[in-house]
Amino acid sequence: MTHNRLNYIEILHAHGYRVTPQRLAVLDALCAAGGHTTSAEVLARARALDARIDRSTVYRSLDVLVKSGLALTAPGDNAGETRYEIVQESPHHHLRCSRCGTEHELSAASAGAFFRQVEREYGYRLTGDHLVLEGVCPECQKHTAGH
Amino acid sequence: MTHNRLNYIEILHAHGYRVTPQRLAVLDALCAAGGHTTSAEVLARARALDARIDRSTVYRSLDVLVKSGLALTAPGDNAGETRYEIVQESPHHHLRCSRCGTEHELSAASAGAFFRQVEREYGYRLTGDHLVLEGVCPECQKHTAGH
DNA sequence: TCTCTTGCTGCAACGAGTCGCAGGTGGGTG
DNA sequence: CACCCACCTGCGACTCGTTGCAGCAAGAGA
Repeated sequence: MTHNRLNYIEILHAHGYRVTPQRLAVLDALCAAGGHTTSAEVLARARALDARIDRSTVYRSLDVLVKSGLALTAPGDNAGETRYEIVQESPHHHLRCSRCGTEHELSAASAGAFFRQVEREYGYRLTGDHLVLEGVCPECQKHTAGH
Repeated sequence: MTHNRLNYIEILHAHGYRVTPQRLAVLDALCAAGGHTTSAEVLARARALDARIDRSTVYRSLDVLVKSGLALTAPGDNAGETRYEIVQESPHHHLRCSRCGTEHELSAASAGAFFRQVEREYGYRLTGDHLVLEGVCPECQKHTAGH
């Protein structure tokens, strides 16, 4: 387990949320998974920790974690699927390979210049701080060089 | 109606798809909506044109249009919702305001430099050609300047 | 125009995610 | 430590999107 539970408890309290065994189970499940995880996997892991936990509770808990800033959401492979990720120290985005499914981190610095330019040009203040770019990774490009 | 139906029919044939009343209804629904539309709205508009059309047929038709290159998909507001858009002449991305829901087009040129930099830096070949950035539009920033 | 084949449609059933409700529980107060 | 209330949980029902299947129709060929 890489997270400091006390810290999370304080954060939940600070946002006016109660700390319940179910929420801790979801939190542990999310941490244990590491990186991007589907809600289905979170559900399975949470059930392993507490067999009686309900689907709807897991979804609501994930929502609470996101609202508290403890977790991030990102669109999944099959449009219509949400993935979750425990927050980390350094903000970052993701590159996902559409062939092999591998994910690579993309430093926020790389996107920063682009974001600032868009904000300047269009007057928007960008809040979507978790971008997922789709593409083909270097490895897969090698394997299908013929195409 | 802004689309040239004959053109669409040829494109569907060229991709080996049949042209059916249901598919034309979905196509008309998508064109009538203009811009990004939720699948729920496409379904409603298609039903207005053909009351007997089935949900599954609408989803399958949208899939056919996307595979034919006649429509584009983009992630929706609530992660886990797909939005559809009829293709246009000039490729572009979108800025969406998380407060009022308004959408603005973002020229592909703006993102081009960022995409090329990421490709150079990480070796990826980016294929996700339809980006949606979340933020707060200038209007909404004015109205909530106090916050 | 008629026939025939293949792909399309509507239906029904299913899984994922959401919501309203009644009862349970966290945690603040005395 | 006990009480109490607001929030949370589990349950059940619902919606949205997907899939398998049997029958139908687009459109190619004669």
